[in-house]
This record gives sequence, structure tokens and C-alpha cells, in this order.
Amino acid sequence: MTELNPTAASLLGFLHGGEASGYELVETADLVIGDFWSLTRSQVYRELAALEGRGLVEAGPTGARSRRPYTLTNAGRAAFAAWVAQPPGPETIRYPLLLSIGFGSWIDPGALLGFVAEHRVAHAERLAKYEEMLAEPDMDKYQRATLTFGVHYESAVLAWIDSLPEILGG
Amino acid sequence: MTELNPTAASLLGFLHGGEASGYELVETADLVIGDFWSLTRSQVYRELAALEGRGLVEAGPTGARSRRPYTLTNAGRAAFAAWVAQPPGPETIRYPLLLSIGFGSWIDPGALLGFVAEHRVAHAERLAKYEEMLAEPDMDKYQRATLTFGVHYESAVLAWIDSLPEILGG
DNA sequence: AAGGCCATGTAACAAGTTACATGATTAA
DNA sequence: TTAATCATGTAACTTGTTACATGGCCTT
Repeated sequence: MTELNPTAASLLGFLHGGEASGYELVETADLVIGDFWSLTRSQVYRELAALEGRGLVEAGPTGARSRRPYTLTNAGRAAFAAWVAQPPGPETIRYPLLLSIGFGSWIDPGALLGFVAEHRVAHAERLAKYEEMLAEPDMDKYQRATLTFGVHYESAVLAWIDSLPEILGG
Repeated sequence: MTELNPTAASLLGFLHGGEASGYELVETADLVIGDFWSLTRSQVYRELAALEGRGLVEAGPTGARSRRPYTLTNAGRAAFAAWVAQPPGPETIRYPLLLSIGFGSWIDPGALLGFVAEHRVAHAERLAKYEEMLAEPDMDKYQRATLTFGVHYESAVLAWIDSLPEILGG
């Protein structure tokens, strides 16, 4: 039994909440883990097909708009349980802005600072979003933990951005 | 002329420093951008082949151990210049530990904190490494800027980790 | 001169992205 | 009742990963 990849495992995780179509799973995943685990529609459909092939999920009868509702099987529940018990791997970050800065000597200084400024806006917005969400008092402590990561991360990025003029300016 | 992807563009960037084999480029890239732009050997060879096909690099005569030294062409230099002038895209993060925490209600609490603790060690080490590197007085300001990101990032992760017992413990 | 290591590269596969297709709903 | 929109999915392509192959180099 080949290992589950984190994307497939997450789908199994979400299916614990009851049946869902691929489309709905994408929505849920985007909302719940999308900020630290990117995935796309096509991926989800492919994983669901693979999971069905392995007997970890079952598709119910096709409904309107060719909606195919998936449910967990017992094997799927077991596979998920085995997966969550494993230690998670290291994170990967791919940060194009850092490439721009790393190759900054080939860029017009004004343009470079412009890139950074534009970038800053998006981070400030996400930080605000996370803080707003955290204000919600009755929230699952696990989601609170992941949101708190978001706050720390975005704050760090903003602090770093604000330190750049001093580093690059001189 | 299709766009360059950031990996290919980075290779062109490094080739400004003179000829290099694929192997050497992997080493350089790992060292210089590896912490925020992961890439693998196979990718590099594939990109080099593609770049050669587009006339952006040229392979010199094959040497010992079938080493193939690549050099930039003028077209390559131009393509790189065009690429660095573009605004960089958003970063992507994939953080398996956050998945574990998000699905934390299915994990034994002790095991979860164990995962976190193990993770913490790696981050503390990287933070120390970055700080040590920054102590070097005569360093390119662009590298200093990217290293400073590393310091902010790792510090944020550590602070977040240290806040977890309070969030999850209660 | 034999054994192990290291530099170099390739091939096969898995995961991720982009662009497209289609048939319900809903709103004008 | 037609047009717009939305839910749903597929196909083609690009990127990323893992595992393997090979032959020069160094050490004893």
C-alpha cells in the first residue's frame, strides 16, 4: 500500500465531515488549508480518482451537472489514521520576490523597491484577515493554531519588508 | 518567445559568473537561493537542455566525466534582463506541519507536540546559520537582504512554536 | 590496481498548472 | 426565454521528485 501524499490525505480528512463532490472539496480545502497547502481543481479530481481506485473512497450515483459525491470507506478512514500518525515533512517555500532581490544588482533600484511595495500590500491584507478571523471567540483550537502561524508569518514578512530600505538603500 | 520560468532564469543569472556545468549550477543554486527556491538536479539538466534549444545558452566541448560546460549567449543575457525586469509572482508555501496541526484532533496530543518539538530544532539551527552568515561584514547587500528574510522567518516560526502549548494545551 | 567515493548525467514517474468543455440554474 | 453565471469536470502540458547509471578520481 503506497503512502498517501498530503493532498490525498487531506481530502480523506475532509471527507470525515460527510460526503462531498470534488468541487466542494476544492472549496473546503482552499478555505481551510489553502493558505499553507496549495492545491488545484485538477489535482483534487485526479487524487479522488486514484483514491477510488484504491478503495479508500466510494463515489455515489452521479447527480445533476454530473456531480459525483464521494464518501469515505473504512479502508479510507484507516489510511487517513495511519497518515496523520506519521511525522510531517519539512516545509517548502518558493519566493519569487527573494529571487528578484537576490538578483537585485541587475534591477533598477526604484523598480525593485516598487516590487517590494506592491508585495507589501498583499501581506498587510492577509495579516488583517487572519487577525479578524482570530477575533472569533469560539473557534477550534487547531484552526486557531494555524491562523496564529499566519499572523506570525505575515508580521515577519512585513517587518522584513520595512527593514529593506535600510539594507538596500545605503 | 515563451517566458522564462524562475528556475531557468536563475540559471541564466548564475551563468553571468562564467561557464558552469549542470552539476556546478545545482551546487551554486542550492547554496545561494536554495533556502527559498528549491530545485533538483534533474530540473536543472532539463532546463539547461531547453535553454540550449532556445539558443539562450551554449554547451562547450564535453570534458571528463561527460561534463558539459555551459555559457551564456547574448540572447540568454537579453532574456535574463527581460525576466528580472518583470514583477515577481506571489510566494507559495507548503507546510506539512500545519496540515498535521489542522488535522490535530485526530492525533494523539503528545505525538503532535513531539512533531512540533522536532521541527523546532531544525528552525533554531537555520536561524543560527543565518545569523552567523550575517555576521560577515563584507557581504553583498542583496544577499544580506535575503538572509535577513531568513532571520525574520525563522524567528517567527520559533515564536509561533513557542506559543503553541498555550493555544493547544488548554 | 582495486575499492570506494564523487562528479556528472538520464529516465521514469508523480504532482501541479492552465486552458478548456458542458450542462444546470438563475436573473433580466 | 435567452443570456449570464456557476458547478462540475477533463485534457494537455509543465514542473518537481526519485531512483538509477556511469565512468573518472583518489587512497591505500
